[in-house]
Amino acid sequence: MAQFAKKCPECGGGLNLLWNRAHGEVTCRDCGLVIEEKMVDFGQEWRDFDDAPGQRRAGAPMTYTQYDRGLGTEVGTRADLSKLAQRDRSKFFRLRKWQYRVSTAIERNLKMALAEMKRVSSYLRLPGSVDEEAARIYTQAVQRGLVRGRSMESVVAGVLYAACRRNEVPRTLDEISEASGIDKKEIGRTYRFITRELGIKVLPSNPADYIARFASALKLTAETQSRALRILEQAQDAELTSGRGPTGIAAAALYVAALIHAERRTQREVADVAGVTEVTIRNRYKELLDRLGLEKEVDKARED
DNA sequence: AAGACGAAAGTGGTTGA
DNA sequence: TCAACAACTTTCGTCTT
Repeated sequence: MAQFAKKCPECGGGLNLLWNRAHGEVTCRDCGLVIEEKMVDFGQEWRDFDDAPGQRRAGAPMTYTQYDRGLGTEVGTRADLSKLAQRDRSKFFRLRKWQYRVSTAIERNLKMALAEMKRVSSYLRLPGSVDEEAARIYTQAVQRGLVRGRSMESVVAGVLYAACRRNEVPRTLDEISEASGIDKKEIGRTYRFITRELGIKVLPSNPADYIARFASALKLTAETQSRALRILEQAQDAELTSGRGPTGIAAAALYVAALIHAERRTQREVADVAGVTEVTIRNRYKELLDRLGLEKEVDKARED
């Protein structure tokens, strides 16, 4: 387990830090503040190659975040042309020229796109695993010609959105939109298009994945945060979550938990952080109270 | 005066004929 | 391809703290 020499800047709590590797977050156990969202990955250095679990890759680490993956191909230039028939020769030249055009176009695009991706991803402080995955998906998209007719930036944004969700570090469309400057709807459209065309499966995101970040933004204590998580579990069991927007549910759970723990936040505050409206919070909130029998606790907490 | 509540109408996406 | 549909938003008037 990693040790942190830091103290929590918010509550001054000692080394009581919770390291959530999967989410790339370091959270203070005392106050729930997210200290560091982008972490060095101390885990296994050699990741499984693509979708072949168990098979470790060998040789130099190949990374998709460099535009040519550190490899690069070209049609040979040193073949002994004198031995080729004229026909084969011209074929050779045509191939080389064609390959050159295509690969330089793709590589130029990739180079730009990966730079943009880096910019957005560091703005959002995304963990490196997301960068990798996003770069991989983008590479596939360019090779399949899916970027044509769409702005490079919107595809980058859509791909990042997908990569975040696949790594269980979901960001809202609003957040990606703010970081990339691309319209929310546009991101959603390209996101759906790309995942459909590439056959990438993205599971519906789990409301719990949002709790740490929202709670931190609202400066809620760790107790409230874990209470929200418990409420969330109950909600799942009561089938209150399917078909609903995960951010709305997470927001409502936090809102209730905050009420119970006398850390009241207004619906507007929570709504802004979660990127939903007050109305949605109210609806989810009402369902939670009705179906989970939380009224007593909330009423009790009100008497202060 | 601010926050919470709920009704009503509008939006964009999904689904199923 | 179109219409029905569910979730969510916007807007607004009314109650509560």
